[in-house]
Amino acid sequence: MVSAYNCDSGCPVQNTLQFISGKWKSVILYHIFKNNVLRFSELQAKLPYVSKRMLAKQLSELETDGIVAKRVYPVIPVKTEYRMTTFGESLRPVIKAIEQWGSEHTDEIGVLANTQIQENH
Amino acid sequence: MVSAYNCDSGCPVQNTLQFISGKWKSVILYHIFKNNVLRFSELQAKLPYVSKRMLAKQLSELETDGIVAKRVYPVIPVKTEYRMTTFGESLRPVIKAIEQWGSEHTDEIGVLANTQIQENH
DNA sequence: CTGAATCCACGTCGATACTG
DNA sequence: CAGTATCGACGTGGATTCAG
Repeated sequence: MVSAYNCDSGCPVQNTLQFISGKWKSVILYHIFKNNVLRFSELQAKLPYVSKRMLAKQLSELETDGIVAKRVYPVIPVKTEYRMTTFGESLRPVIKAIEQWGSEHTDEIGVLANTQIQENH
Repeated sequence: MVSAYNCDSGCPVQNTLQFISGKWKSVILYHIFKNNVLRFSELQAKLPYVSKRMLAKQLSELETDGIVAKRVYPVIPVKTEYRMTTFGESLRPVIKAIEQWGSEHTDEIGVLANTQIQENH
């Protein structure tokens, strides 16, 4: 399985999603954009609801996709840093747009929170 | 289960994702934005890789989230149309940013396509 | 034509324990 | 500290069938 199924789907939107979909990727990128550099534990602190397993996996995918760069310091205990690559930097406008919409519409969020959609078995 | 777990997560990016994550939602929105109005079958044609079941489900979620509006014509056979609501319209810049990145980076896509990441059991 | 319902194989993800 | 390995419960989504 390729990390993000990277291939030209013919649809520009789909092409972008191949990189930033994945449950928490956009949020991770958002935080790295905001802080430039983040350690693994710092990301964990900023995303308390994301399990360590998931965080590691998403970061690893972002890394093999060339979006973030991991820098490991061979000290004890180990210290790692994550930052955007040049390629990853190009995603800033996308994350920015997502962030902006989110902050402009906090009031509209939650008003529909009672609608129920189940997929019962 | 709420359709998109709509609630203020405190993170603007996360708030947006609650609406447009979901495997195919962004692509669906992209096509509706581009065509203003689309029938169910037209969306199916534009998204051949999405099963009818999934398309219906994603559309239903977008509808209960107040992003798209469904209009049903009581003719036989039934005819339905999907279009953006005013609320949904506000997402246009977000989809636009995603689309733009995708079309600007078609060349960078696929070059890493051989990296393998497995989650074997 | 537009869905909803059912079945079922498969993937995903949290919890836990372990390594360097 | 920063991951990886394993397990097990759960969710997801395709195929198919049914209905208005």
